[in-house]
Amino acid sequence: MTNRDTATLDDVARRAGVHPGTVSRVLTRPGRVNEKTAARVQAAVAAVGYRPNLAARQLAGGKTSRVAVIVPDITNPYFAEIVQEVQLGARDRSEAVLVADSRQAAPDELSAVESLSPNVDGLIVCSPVAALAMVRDAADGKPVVYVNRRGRNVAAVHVDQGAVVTVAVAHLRSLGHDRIAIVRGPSAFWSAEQRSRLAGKLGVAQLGPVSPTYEGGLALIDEIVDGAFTAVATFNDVTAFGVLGGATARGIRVPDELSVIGSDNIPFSAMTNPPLTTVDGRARQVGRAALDLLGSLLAGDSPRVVVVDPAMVTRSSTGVAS
Amino acid sequence: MTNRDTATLDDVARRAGVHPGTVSRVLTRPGRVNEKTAARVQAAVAAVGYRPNLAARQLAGGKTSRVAVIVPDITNPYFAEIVQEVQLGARDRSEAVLVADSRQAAPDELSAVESLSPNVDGLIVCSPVAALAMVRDAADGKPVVYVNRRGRNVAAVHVDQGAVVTVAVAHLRSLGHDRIAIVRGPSAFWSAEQRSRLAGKLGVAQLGPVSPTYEGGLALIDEIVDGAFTAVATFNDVTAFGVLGGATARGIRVPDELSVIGSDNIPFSAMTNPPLTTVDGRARQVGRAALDLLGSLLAGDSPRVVVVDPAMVTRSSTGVAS
DNA sequence: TCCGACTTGGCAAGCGCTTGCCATCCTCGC
DNA sequence: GCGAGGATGGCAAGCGCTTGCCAAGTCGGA
Repeated sequence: MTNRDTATLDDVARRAGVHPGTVSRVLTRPGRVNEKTAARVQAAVAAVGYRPNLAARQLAGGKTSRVAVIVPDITNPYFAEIVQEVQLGARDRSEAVLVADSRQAAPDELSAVESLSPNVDGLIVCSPVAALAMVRDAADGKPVVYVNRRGRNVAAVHVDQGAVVTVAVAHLRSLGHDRIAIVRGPSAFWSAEQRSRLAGKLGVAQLGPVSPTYEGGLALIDEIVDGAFTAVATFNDVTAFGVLGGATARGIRVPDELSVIGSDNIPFSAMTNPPLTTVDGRARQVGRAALDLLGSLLAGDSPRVVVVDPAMVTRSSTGVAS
Repeated sequence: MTNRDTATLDDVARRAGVHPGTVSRVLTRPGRVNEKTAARVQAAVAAVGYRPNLAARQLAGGKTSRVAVIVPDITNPYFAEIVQEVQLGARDRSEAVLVADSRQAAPDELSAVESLSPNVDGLIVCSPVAALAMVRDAADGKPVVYVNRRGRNVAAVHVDQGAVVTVAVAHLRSLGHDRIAIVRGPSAFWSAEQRSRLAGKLGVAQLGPVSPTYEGGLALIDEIVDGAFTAVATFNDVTAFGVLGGATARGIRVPDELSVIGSDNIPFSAMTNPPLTTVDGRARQVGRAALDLLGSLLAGDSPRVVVVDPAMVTRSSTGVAS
């Protein structure tokens, strides 16, 4: 019922006729050991089915072979896809991933970072709302990559938020709309602020801010009607679903009377009625990039920021202006 | 840039004027140490901000303070909610959660269990498709609780699959439907088999099996039309979305001409057009129960199975038979 | 042929914690 | 007042691995 006895370094060493230290080197220092010896060791490893004990490895060397991902809401498929992608990538480097859901609360975010950081090699924190300096402190020296948030001298990967707005507005204008509104997200979100700034520059009306939920979108319909907008771009897909719901409730036909664009392109956005036109937030690409970036940080590179381009996904919730 | 020096047991011991072993006992063996001494130690712990080193703890004692959750698809909100709930509960016991996405493939499932098990105290595996015996072997002695799957002499928590069918069919019949079909899920799923069995008993027609995806549902519409069914209960909500989409494409009005019931009650099911009537799969309750069950296993209890009751959620995709 | 420089692998000291084993000390019951 | 037995806390042996240090071996050039 207890653990089947696991082979240790010593077992391998004995079998290969070398010192345990040598086995360790073969496994963690490519090139440090003579090729023939290494081969013999590898054979022994395979023969006894050796699997390193991570706890011992961490204790002795500090490496954990684990990364943490902090998300504001794992229930949101956008973040779920990021996690999934990170997990896939981590598997390839035989690392495990710890996840924590901060429920969008700064304190939870910080406590998650703080409690996880000692037990991982690095962290990926998505859409943080806590001050970056606090997150850094909580990480206690462990490398952190931020997703969809940037700051001075930190590693980050984010979607080009300006482009999200640009692309959506361009799409709408090409359809002949000129009464366009964009919906602001919570001002605690970096992405929301970025978009808002660009919307200002573009001279587009702004609604909200509202919480980025179905209810948030639902509540928007009055503002939309009052403002006589013919097109609206929401903060994310779920909010767009709310707008769609509100429109249906009011008997407003989409896209005939109102065009709506979401953001993120979660899988469900293709399943609504009508299917949602949206701006793809490239969750998988973002997730992958974040893991890669973390890897480079771990390898000693200095913080970098990678920007990924969003993409229009035209479906049926937008149409020519009436 | 490296770790801020962390207080160790020895620091605490020195400060409290006791032996490190004593500190360890205070922290892990309630009652084993004299109350006054314990208080002094606790004070020292607080004073130096001691945080146990999990790696050392695991190495010496075997406890990891970590649990693993294996899901077939984290992108599916049903599983995301389970994970979220497990994570919340784990946080309260100051445990961390490792997640792996098996992409519904038995080999991935097994390799996830195998690679994670040495580094966790126990595992929760959701909707496993691999043989239970193989999972048990891969777990290498670590306790496992299965979600939505049961087997002989294993701990499990699952929704009463029979009730899912019963409840859906009853709802439909009460609406006057008698041309009812239920959609079979992949036969690798225990839940699918259970439902199918009950559908047989109830004398309800069965469609499929189809993959539990949007496309799967979409493809079903022909069968539905051909069979002249007036109501259909799908394997899960996403499949129902597909049916809804197919109906829309064919100009079939829901619920006027066709009633559809989903299963799971993922948040998005309330956001469709029309909002989906569905059978709530109690994701949060299941997640919580799974963690509790794992806890009791860890405490030495023997495997138990907890069954949770599904619940009808009536929205607008079902209506009286035409 | 000899020497210096580089390779290679052994050695052992820990990493921070848990726990079995003991030596004390205290508490009762008689 | 005394001995038994429980309560308490010290002690030290590891858990399995990494890594700095060093000795021995290897090789090529002068």
